[in-house]
Amino acid sequence: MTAFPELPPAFFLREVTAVARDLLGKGLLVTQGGTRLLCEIVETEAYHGGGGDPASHTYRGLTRRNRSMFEIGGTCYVYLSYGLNHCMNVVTGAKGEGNGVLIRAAAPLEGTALMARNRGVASVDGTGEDLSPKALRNLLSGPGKLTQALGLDLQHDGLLFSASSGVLLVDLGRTYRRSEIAATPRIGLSTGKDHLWRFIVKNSPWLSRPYRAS
DNA sequence: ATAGCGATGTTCT
DNA sequence: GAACATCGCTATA
Repeated sequence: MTAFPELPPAFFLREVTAVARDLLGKGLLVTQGGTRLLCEIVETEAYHGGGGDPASHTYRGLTRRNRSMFEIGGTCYVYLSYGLNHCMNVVTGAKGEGNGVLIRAAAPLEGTALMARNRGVASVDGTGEDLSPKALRNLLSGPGKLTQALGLDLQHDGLLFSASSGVLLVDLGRTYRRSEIAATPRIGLSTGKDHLWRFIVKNSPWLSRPYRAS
């Protein structure tokens, strides 16, 4: 039970790809019913506002769903994907810009038993220690899995990342070198695939799909 | 390993 | 009516 420093507001008020890259190695901390769920972000995607990114939810302007993505940097944008799975973004930049960083995968650090329970997997001993490596890798290895494991849904849409909101981004004191990070095309898009706006920790076992050097 | 498919809310044509 | 920032199951190799 360690206390980690919260990322300062200025962290989010930068260019969206810089924030996406710098979120690698940072901690996402959710408090659910008094239990800490902590994970280390290892995979992100940047989505630009300003009309230059056809794959971005904000490309065609304000709608009911994307409202919070136009809020100020440091806001949490959660939406329902394919009518079934929730996905979470970290909004960046000034209010009205419409930039977001999709959190695609993370490494479990604390509260794995509850994460597994949230994912519909049983931890018999209640500590999560008995979960197989395969089961652990299946907790947070995708944007929809991650929100489910952390108990994030539309209730969290529009909140500011902060200690008081129960959803928090923290500095784990972990920094990756340039050579340990790769930029790749974003996943699951039919448009905007020409940009290298997906950022991953190359050798991480916790990615939504393993990295293969080209 | 890879491919196909069903589930289903929001947004767009 | 169709596409979509996904997931998990089933079938085929």
